[in-house]
Amino acid sequence: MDGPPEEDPARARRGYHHGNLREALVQAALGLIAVRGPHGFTMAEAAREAGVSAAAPYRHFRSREDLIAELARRGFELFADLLEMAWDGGRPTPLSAFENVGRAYLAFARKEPGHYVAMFESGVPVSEDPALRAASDRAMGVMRAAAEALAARLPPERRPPPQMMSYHVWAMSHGVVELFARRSSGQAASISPEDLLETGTMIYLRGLGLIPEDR
Amino acid sequence: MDGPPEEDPARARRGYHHGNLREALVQAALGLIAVRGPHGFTMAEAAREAGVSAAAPYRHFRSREDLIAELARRGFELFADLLEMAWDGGRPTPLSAFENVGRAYLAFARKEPGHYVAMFESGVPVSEDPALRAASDRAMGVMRAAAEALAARLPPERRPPPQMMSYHVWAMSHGVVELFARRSSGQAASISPEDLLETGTMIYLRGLGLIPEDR
DNA sequence: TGTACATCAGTGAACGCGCGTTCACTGATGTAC
DNA sequence: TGTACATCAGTGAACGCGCGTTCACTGATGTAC
Repeated sequence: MDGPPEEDPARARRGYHHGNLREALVQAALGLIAVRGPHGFTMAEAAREAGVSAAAPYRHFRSREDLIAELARRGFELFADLLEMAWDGGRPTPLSAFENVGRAYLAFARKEPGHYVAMFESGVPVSEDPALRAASDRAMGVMRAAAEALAARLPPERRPPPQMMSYHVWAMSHGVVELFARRSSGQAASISPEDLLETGTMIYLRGLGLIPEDR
Repeated sequence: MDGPPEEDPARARRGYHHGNLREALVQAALGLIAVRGPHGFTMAEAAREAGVSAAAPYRHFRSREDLIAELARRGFELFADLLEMAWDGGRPTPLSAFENVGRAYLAFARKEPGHYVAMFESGVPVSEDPALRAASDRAMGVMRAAAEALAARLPPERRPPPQMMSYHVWAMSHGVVELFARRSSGQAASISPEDLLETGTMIYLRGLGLIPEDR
């Protein structure tokens, strides 16, 4: 993922000064939050993982909340980038691009559980931090734009509100992530989360009249 | 601070013995967990709310985990009851009964946030406690049976796996709850969670061929 | 009905723990001249 | 190039806190005779 400057980038330590502590703390926090949930992360443990005293993090973050907000902000930025790439302006076709967005959503949740949890489960007040809010809006904007492009292919009288469409797909994606893509959360479904989301999205789009009956 | 001991039933206190401490602890825990999230609940605070010493809860629950598992178990029982009532054997029609199940799902999440959180967000290991697992299976069984009855109305060659159907609807419902039915979780959507879930479900069912194109 | 006694469901004090955060400090680094 | 000094990014000790849980205890309740 990130290129290693020396060996383990998060723990690289060159004498008294860490050199890259802010980044190391972010990485440690992502790992902890992914494994232990939003409340299972502590400043003390992140500092320990970075090989630094418990007081050191406060040179880089005002508080625990502040660090979590940073994770969420980065998460939304990365998320928006990935969704944008997947959508790719609706190429080759809006329909296939839309499916790519769905896949990207799930892939992000799986590959970046720390970010995902910080964004959607940590209870961080997204609307209060302007940078956080902007990043979040951008990500949601991609989904909305995709829904708009798809809706535009329908005759006006059968065209659903794009915002609603994007919420539907978002809800289904989030539900699949939370219920089926976490470590053994009860049911080890007989169908993979990826297939579940793909089939669900297809059926939904067919219900809108965007996919012909056969196939 | 705390109200008078003789009114609120959960806090009813008649001298040395509480009389109904187990129940009072459950109620206090439900309230705390609903307001503060799965980790924002402590035995100490539940005991305080019940007007009892911090050690008293251990006469009724082996541990904090044990209390949370109890909340989840009760939650699944109640949930299953409500879903069963809503489904009502598929009356008057499987389609309308199915819609009732969706509504009941959301209504449960809204009216019983403490139970809902204990069931789906607390990380309680459902599969390890037999009673918990049984209750969970019963609730999921209702959704599956409903999906089966609906699927049976389709010609065999267009009939989807009922398990998959129920997962799709479950995922959408859970997503709507988590993203839109919590306290101001970012977007104050322009459409109510109830409408969002209802329209989403309808479009999905139409995609399966269970609802005619018009309407 | 009264009494002895077992059992139940509380108490209060204590334990060990880890946390978030602050503070005065100090070693390392960068810059001006 | 060398030196003085400001600034930066760490340290270590300490704070106050609340938690989960245990333990010996005790007041209240229920039961046998």
